[in-house]
Amino acid sequence: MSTTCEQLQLNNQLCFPLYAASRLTTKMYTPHLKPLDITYPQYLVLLALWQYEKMSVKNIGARLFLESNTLTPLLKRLEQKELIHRIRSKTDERTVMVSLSTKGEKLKEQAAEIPLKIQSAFTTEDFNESELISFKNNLVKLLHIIQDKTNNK
Amino acid sequence: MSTTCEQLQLNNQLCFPLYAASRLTTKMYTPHLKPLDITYPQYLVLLALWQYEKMSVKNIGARLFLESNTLTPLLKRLEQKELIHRIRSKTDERTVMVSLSTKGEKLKEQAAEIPLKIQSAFTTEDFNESELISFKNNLVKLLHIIQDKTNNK
DNA sequence: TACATTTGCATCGTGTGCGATTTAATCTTT
DNA sequence: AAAGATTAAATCGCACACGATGCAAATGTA
Repeated sequence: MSTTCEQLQLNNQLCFPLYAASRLTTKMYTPHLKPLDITYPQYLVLLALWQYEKMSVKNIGARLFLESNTLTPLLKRLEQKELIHRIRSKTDERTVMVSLSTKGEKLKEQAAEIPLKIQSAFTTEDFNESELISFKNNLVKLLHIIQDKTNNK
Repeated sequence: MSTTCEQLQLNNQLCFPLYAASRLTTKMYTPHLKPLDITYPQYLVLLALWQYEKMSVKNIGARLFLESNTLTPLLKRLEQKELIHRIRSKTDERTVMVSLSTKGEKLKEQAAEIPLKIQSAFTTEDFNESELISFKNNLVKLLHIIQDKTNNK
C-alpha cells in the first residue's frame, strides 16, 4: 500500500470504466442481437445503413471510427448473410459501395425495438432519463475531444 | 429520411459513443505503452498487480470484468515478457496465483507518469477537471448499474 | 503525356473478447 | 467414504480491432 501511487489505481482513471462499461454494454445487446444472427459491430454497420441506405466503406468507417482492415472482413460476413450488397463503383473503381439487400432492409423492423429495451435497462432509480441524456451528451462531447486529439497527430 | 426511426440513429444511442470513446481512448495509450512493450489490456492487469502485488486469475478477472478465456493467454504473454510469475497455489490446486517479477515491479516507475499525461489530454476548455471528475463518477455509477443487470441474469 | 503522390480497399499478423466446452480439484451431501 | 455438484483454469473457435503493408485506380504536377 505504501508504494501505491494514487494515479495508478484502476478506479481513478477514466480509461478503465470506459473500457469496462463499453464491453458490458455490448454484452447487454447480445441476447437481442442473437435472434437476428448478427454481432454488435455488425449491428452498428446496419444502423448506419438503415439511416443512409447506401454508403462507401470509407463512409462507414468515418461514421464508426473503423478502418477497412476491420470493415472489409465484417462486411464480407454481412454479405454472406445476404444482408448487404458490396459493389465496386463504376465512376471510381477504388471505392466499394455498400447497400442493404431486401433482407437487410427488412431486418430493420425487428431491430427497431432493441434501443428502447436497452434504454429501459439503463434507467433506474439511481439514474433517471434526464440524467442519462445529460450523461450521454457529456460522453459525446468527450468523444469529440478525443477525436480531435487523435486526428491532429 | 421518412422511414428512419429516431431510436435507430447512431448518435441517439448510448452504446455507440461508449464503444467509440473506449476504443479511441485505448488508442491514446498506445504511444505511451509501446515503449514499455505492453498492450492496453496488459497494462490494466499490471495496474491491478501494482496495487495488490499478488492476485489469483479469478481475482484479476473480477477486477477487470474478464474471464479466464481472455486472461490465461494474456497472462502467458506477460509471463513470456518476464513481467509476472504464474504459480499454481499449493493450498488449492485449482487456482493460479499471479505475482509481479522484479522486472514487472520496476516497470511501475516508468508507467507512473502515464495517467497524468492522459488526463491532461482530456482536460480542455470544453471539459475542465471538475467536469471530468463528475463525468467519471457518473460513468462508474453506470458501470455498477450494468454490472447488476448482467449479474442478476 | 509521363510520373510521382495520394486514395480506397484488401491482406496479413498479433492480440484481445467471449460463448461454449473440458479438465482437474474441491466441496456437499448423504 | 463415495457420488454428485461446484469451482478455477484452460482450451477451442470465431469475430473483432488495429498496425503495417500491398495494390490498383485516381489525382496532381511538371
